[in-house]
Amino acid sequence: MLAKDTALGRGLGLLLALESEQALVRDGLGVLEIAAIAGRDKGQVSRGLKTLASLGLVDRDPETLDYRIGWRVFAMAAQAGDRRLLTAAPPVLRELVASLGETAHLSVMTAGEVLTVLSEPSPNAVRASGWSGRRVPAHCTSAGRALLLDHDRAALEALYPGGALPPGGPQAPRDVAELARRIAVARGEGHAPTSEELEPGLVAVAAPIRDFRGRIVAALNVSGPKFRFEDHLDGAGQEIRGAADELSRQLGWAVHHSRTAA
Amino acid sequence: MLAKDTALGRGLGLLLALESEQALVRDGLGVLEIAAIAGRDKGQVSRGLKTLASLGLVDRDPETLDYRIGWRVFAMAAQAGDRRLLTAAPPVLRELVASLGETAHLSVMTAGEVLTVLSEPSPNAVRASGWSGRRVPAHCTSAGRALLLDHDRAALEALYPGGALPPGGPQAPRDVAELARRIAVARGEGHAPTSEELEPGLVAVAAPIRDFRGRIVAALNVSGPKFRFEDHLDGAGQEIRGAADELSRQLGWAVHHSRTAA
DNA sequence: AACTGTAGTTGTGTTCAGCGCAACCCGCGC
DNA sequence: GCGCGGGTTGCGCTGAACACAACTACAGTT
Repeated sequence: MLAKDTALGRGLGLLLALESEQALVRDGLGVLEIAAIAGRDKGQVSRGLKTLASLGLVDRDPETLDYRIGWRVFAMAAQAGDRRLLTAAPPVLRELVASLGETAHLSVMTAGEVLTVLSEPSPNAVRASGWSGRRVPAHCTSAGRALLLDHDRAALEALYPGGALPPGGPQAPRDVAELARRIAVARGEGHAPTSEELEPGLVAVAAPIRDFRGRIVAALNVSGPKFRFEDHLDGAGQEIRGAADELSRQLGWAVHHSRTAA
Repeated sequence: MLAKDTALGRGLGLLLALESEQALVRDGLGVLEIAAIAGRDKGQVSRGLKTLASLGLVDRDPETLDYRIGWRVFAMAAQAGDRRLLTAAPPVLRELVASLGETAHLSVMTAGEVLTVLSEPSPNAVRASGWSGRRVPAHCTSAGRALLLDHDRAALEALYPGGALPPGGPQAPRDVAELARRIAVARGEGHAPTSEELEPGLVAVAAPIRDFRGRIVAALNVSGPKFRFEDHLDGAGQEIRGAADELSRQLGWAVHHSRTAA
């Protein structure tokens, strides 16, 4: 059971040593320190780290000879994360649909627009799907609001030069200032509701999904007709946020200080 | 040099197998598949994966018995690489994309290969993303050229023993001498353009990023289709170089005597 | 310059764990 | 039932990981 008594396990101990607190405070560890943490002979540690380095799992500062976790690990997580999200999301979407009775989507941000990548239609959907692959503007949709949750006023200005927003639905924000205000509210709540901002009669609520670095990589959102869904928007928001947090966890994001913005 | 003939290296091969294309398309691999990719006996693979799993480096789907990248990798990834660079780079990338209209990347050198760490897709990209986490050879890419900018002839010889280079695109350099010559030209210019060295129809240009010691730690590069981007390569090079210098400054490097090599 | 200490690499004989192979287990479908 | 693909376990044999020590490199100190 214990991984200690296999050469692989011992070798990986070196890698895990680089995850320790000491490695964090000075951004790298020397061979002797790693040997001490892993409880192994320095000679073997030197050899083992050479192997890890040759695979890119650790990087070495040629100046100080310190080792730290390599870029390759970062890349692995980044690549695996995308795929992981796509496989982990469908059951979550189904669960939301089952619980809320409205259509649920997974969206990402591409080129300033919100792209819906997955959608799970509700049983009582008026119109049958057609959402997947669709692009909608970010400023007047709940998913867009969630995806922009970490953008401050300056970042929004950069996104919409001149402060003017493209046209949207009846209740869409008219300028960047208004958009920033609504985003701030959503940030406080942890979820982003919209009502008739894209189309008349359409309401929705969304929550952001973060990757291992805390960056917002996608959003979960549920939309429905105003007459049926409006009254449950807030409760739905809580639930969607929980679901989004669960997906974030699966991507390696520790959802502890949920209220704190980046 | 080669990591293959150590137990640790072989065991890690299992982990890296989960990074292969096959693993990414369906987010998980069975024992036999991993064994095939790593070229090892399935029995040993079964045992090896068990220890990797006990350390959290791989996760197992109890249903399908498939292995996937584990939670621990995501946790480690959060502290991998240079965090200052990772936070400073995205806005710069976005700026480049906005100005040049082509896809921009941040790359580093790992284990002799160029690893794309971040990429910001252009609005008119044919295919969205997919680049992040990809590894390409150093000798026939603009990013590789930039990352090798400080390598003199001797250092290159050491990197490619025998003077032979791995195969590349149509215009790739054929031997170390040719590579050294192109690097020398790039050093003079301050940026490294390549045309159809990796793939036909693909052109790119890159510039190096230095840390506070002046060591090249990363490269900024922009790539696009030949028909659209070729004519602007030189102007783009100037701009990319400026952006890279700005990042270098943020890392503490005083960019005054630009022509001087380390 | 010699002395001392610290960090890291490399050499070596011994032993133990990883190796390939094969047998075995389990669920599935013809 | 039988065969089959996927996974685990048992077992002799051999080679690589082990501890220890010798060695290099470099930075202060007197």
